[in-house]
Amino acid sequence: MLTEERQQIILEQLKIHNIVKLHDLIPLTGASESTLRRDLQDLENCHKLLRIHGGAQNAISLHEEPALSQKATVHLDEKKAIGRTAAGQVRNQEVIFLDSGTTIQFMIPYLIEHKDLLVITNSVDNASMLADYDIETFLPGGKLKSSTKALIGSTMIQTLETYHFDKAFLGTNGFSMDSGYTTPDPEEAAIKTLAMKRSNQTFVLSDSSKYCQVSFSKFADLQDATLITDKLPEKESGLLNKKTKIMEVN
Amino acid sequence: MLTEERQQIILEQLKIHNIVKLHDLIPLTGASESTLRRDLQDLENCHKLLRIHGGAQNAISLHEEPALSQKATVHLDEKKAIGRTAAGQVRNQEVIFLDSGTTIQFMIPYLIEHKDLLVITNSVDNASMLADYDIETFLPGGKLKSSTKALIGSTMIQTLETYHFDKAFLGTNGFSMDSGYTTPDPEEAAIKTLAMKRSNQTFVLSDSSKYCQVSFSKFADLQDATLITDKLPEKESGLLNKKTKIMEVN
DNA sequence: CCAAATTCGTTCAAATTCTTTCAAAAAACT
DNA sequence: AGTTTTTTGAAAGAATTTGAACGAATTTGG
Repeated sequence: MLTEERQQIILEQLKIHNIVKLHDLIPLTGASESTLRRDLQDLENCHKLLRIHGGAQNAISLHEEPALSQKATVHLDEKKAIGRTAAGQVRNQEVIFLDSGTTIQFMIPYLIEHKDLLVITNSVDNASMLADYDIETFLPGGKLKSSTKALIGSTMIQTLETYHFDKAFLGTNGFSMDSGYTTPDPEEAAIKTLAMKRSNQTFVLSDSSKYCQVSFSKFADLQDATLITDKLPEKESGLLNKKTKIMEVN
Repeated sequence: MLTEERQQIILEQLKIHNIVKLHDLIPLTGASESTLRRDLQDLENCHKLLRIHGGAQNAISLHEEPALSQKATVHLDEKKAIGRTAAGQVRNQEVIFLDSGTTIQFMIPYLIEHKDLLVITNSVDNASMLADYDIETFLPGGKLKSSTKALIGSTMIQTLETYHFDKAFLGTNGFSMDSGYTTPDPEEAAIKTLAMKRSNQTFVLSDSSKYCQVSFSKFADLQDATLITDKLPEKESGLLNKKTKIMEVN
């Protein structure tokens, strides 16, 4: 049995059961425990699944909400490093757009280094934090999306049309060679796209776990922005570099 | 059975029953008491549930008080009562304006009683809380004032000019016979005044400690709004009643 | 208020699972 | 055929999970 075949079987089982035990995979594939462990590890590196003690579970668990406090702390250091690097791109007296999302939020503490900044954001959470750091902030009007606490809708679109930013910093739910940058909500995607259009330069912040993830709405091609992320596997990094400019932190 | 499987079962049971007994989980999962205790502890650490004696309950019970900042707890019971009374004035399908301020915030938990509400607010904190309670919310654009996390400025004014509310609920820093309702920041005062103007009916929420307090900017006369407050001394109450309509709670 | 009954937290040993390492087998290349 | 590279399975020690036991804490019922 080929490697690809085995991994296909594993992913199929996951689609059906959401969780699969390593032991159950042995008779299904005829491979040894060691081999299957290696398969699970490979698949986890591509973020196709999540390893758990005794087996694996779907990477995008149907039951869980996107805000996982468990995982948020796992990627804490990466996000901090990404946030610091992103904030380092900002210059004094610039006007910048900050998207919603936790990764973006990690930029904020490092922004106080810069003087006379004006921040425009569509995120209520970011706004609150910016106020805590006493950074001049403007919110365009909009309808509040309760799940992400981001502002969306036609009012937001119309307002953004009249603005111009030096730099825009966006979050993403996934990025991949084929599909570019994607996010679940088309309304949020529209705002990201527009923010890019109204900005001289765009950065997308994403920890490497979002690599190979694809959501419903594409908001940009890889080459349209500079990706700021933590260390990707050597091979992947090489592939991506042909399509986009990457800043790898750490 | 894997750890994640058990924990999913627990969370599913919680979704259905809102409360689950440890004993009932034993036959459902086939795990021992010890293991299930550990699961409950893990899940509590992730804020997925709340442990109680004998089992666990849902972490986000909508009817429970969310986390409040420390200084807000000064007149806690009074503010709760004021918030409940104020929310009682609202009818289904109305469009209401919520001002910034902690007292106003106490209204929000009671608003879920009403269907098809649309809330407009200039407070980032309120917006965040409204999102938690899944209440449809709209934020007019504006400059963020860092000390109060309220939105102010000309954009806000222009936007409000185009709106119309069924009811407006305002906070105040002081109210007195002579000076009416007052607040420190003229910019915020201007927004309060405008919100009143654009609303069929206005309520000012204030605990009785604000009586006889006078701030810099007056935003309304006493007779322009209905005051919702806790018990005032008999004599004061009589005096005020000649100038304004009062709803005393408790 | 007290006593019995439950429930809770902690500790410990056994069982299972995980990681690492290494050599054999298979595949790919010259 | 011979050599290098990759894949595979096995083994050993580390790490994690599990169930049971026992005293402490809490709830219940008089």
